[in-house]
Amino acid sequence: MRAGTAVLTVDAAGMRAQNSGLLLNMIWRERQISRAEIARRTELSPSTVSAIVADLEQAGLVRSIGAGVSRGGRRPTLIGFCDEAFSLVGVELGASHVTVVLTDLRGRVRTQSKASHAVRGDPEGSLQKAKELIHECLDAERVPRRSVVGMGVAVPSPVHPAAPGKMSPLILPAWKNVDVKEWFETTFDMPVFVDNDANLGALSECFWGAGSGGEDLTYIKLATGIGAGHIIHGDVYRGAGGTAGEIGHIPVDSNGPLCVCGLRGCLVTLIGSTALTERARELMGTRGRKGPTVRDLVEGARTGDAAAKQIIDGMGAYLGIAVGGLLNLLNPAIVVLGGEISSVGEMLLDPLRASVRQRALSVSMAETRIVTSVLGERAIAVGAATLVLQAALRDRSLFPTQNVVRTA
Amino acid sequence: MRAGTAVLTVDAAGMRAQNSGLLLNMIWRERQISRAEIARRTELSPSTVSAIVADLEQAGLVRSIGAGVSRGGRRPTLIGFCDEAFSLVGVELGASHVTVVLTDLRGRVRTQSKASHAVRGDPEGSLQKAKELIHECLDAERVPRRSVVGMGVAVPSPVHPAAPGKMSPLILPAWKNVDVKEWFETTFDMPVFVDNDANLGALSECFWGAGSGGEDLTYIKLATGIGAGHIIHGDVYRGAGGTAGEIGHIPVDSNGPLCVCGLRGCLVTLIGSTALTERARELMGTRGRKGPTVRDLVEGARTGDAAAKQIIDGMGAYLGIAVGGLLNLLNPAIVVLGGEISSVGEMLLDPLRASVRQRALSVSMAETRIVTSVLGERAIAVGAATLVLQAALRDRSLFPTQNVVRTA
DNA sequence: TGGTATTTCTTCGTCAATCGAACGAACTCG
DNA sequence: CGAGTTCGTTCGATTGACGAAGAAATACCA
Repeated sequence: MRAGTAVLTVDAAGMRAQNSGLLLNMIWRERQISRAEIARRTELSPSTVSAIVADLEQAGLVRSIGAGVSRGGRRPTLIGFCDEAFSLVGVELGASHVTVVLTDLRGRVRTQSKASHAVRGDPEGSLQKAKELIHECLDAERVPRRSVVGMGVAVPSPVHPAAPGKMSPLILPAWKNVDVKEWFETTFDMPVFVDNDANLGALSECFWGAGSGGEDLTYIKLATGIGAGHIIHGDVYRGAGGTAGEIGHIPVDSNGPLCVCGLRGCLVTLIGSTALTERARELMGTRGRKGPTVRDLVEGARTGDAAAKQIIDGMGAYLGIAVGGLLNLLNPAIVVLGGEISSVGEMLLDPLRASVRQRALSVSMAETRIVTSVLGERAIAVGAATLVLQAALRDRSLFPTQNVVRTA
Repeated sequence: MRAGTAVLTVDAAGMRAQNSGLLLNMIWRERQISRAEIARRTELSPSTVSAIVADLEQAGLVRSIGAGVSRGGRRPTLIGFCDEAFSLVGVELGASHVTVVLTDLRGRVRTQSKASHAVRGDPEGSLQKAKELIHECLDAERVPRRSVVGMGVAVPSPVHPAAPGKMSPLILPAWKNVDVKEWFETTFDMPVFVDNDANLGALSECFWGAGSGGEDLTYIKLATGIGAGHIIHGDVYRGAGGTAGEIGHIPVDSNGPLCVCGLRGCLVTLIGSTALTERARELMGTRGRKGPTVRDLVEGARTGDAAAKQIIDGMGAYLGIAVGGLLNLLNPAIVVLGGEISSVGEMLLDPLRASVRQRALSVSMAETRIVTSVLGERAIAVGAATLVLQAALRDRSLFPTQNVVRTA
């Protein structure tokens, strides 16, 4: 019944909020733009644009950055975004590690710290570890609390839109009684946004990676678990119960091994890190007493090891089944592969594309680019920070006030 | 890079447009509501609400419908939507037929007309046929041109968001040189909206069927072709190239028959109408010289025919593979099955649900309702009309002005 | 070199839409 | 029947965008 309309009414103040948010976005996107150009593009009157820019300048969000080239008259004053006026905190709670990054408003990492930790079974310890790492980051750069906009947290669990702090009891049973959002909010007293790790990888790619342009995009995280995140109309899409993109348990081989989830031949049992290293041990032999790692596999593939190549070919074939379904069902503009193994690049993309071609309509294929991530291992933590940025660029009031940091 | 923000600036007039659109939506949705109640819910001041309602009344879109119950003081005046103030035209260009409906603003069909026609290979003839049927409908109710808001057209082809009038050259090669949107616009001189048939089935279900409430929903059309449409955040989701939901060619049986698309074991070759009747001929024998139809199959299933039941069981099993993938990838709140065969209801849903359970995480399953359509064969044509309604409820200016029809 | 046209940006008065307070009307409850 | 409540309207105040006019800066041209 809902007709999908904005649910917010507007008064004079709301009008200003909307217009100024729009300007802020435009300045952020364009990096440098004159008032006159803004007025032309937005169809706002020059006087209004000036007034709003003055507001934003007052708030320390934008600043003049010199004159541009003349178009036959007075030279325009270029306005730029203050990329470093505020900081963002991104936290990644991985399966076995905690990563924290401190970024500026352009996604550049100022500091990062990382620690191994068994996150799965130890909520209290993980949160304490995260707290330490965050303090480490903030102290390292002497970042005043005032200049931090908020905190994004990536968790290795689907997140229900209605209860964003709660983990899935099936995937992280030990976290049953923890509310992650609440914990960070009370511990650090700032806005906190929580989302699934693959969803934030997708957001990261959309803002800083392959997706520049805001197109619909799907990110696939290839690691211990296999998960996907969708960006639709510039936003993370979570589905009705928050489990959109949980592709790890799509069955792709009816004769495959039994999975913990009860099904047979799940994607994760065939191309998850554990399966890959297992298979590598069979084909490549043990490396030291611990057996080959994913890194060894990548190395092997680079140096032309036939066994490594074979394993990655097989991975591409299986993954293609899931990606083929994805193209037919969702038809995204871009599919990005992330996770350590994706660094082999074409070596994985070739068999993947071949497999997809056998399963997707050529029409969907033609419209979709399939690529590997260029953002590296920090992608997800940065995506968490980006979630805060995205929210703040929409709602100016999230930026702390009275901040007169004149950096950059 | 785009942060997914509204791209429209607001001035005083825009403010009014937005607020009055919001009010119009609320009145449409609630069917009857007092000014005071609107003011409470929207947080608009009572004076503003009164002013806007007066506007809408002037335009003939809403009207007073008597007094409501008192809450301890003066009784409120209930405002209602003028469901029959305007008409909508919905056109369905099916694979082998053309259907036209004329509806009111509540999705009720005033007139309909239908004709068999080989749409695939004959664009000119099909369009002419549609034109005749539309005139028939308009004349039957003596509907003045003035009171028609616009026209929605459902086509059996993916529709590219950037060129909504163009058919896919792979699916409807004969329509290569036709622009459907343009043709209807010039022929009838009114706003025209074109979309894929399954997408409009989904919209229909979202507005008038299982989806009342605006949740994310996927509709699956089971007919000669197999297609799906997604509603996301209340809107049809088309994907990057307009082929989202083209699930007919998902391979579900690697040993299945070769499909025209070049792949093997496509869903459509196994559970499309042709495959079903083929199989019915094998198992149930010929009925007359033409062999059994889908209708015969439905009949058979109802009367307990074992062969019919077997065919439908198999259909559910195959469909479950695709639906399982859908739940894992998109996690919609509701999946609706449409098309003639869906009228067997639980008989199809039971094996489908069983098949899905073997392929989807229990979490996704738990959040998703799988049901059959209750809208019948007009669902898609009504969905086409609904596309116009949806647009007009968002943008009041689409409603023709100076219309003073005082019906209902 | 100087004048004119152009572009940029600001100033200031006007306009439109919302808000809030005050008021009359209509109703419930005791 | 009167006190208290709710509904809807009226009217002046406020706010934010607009438009016209003007000042500053620059290109272009004679």
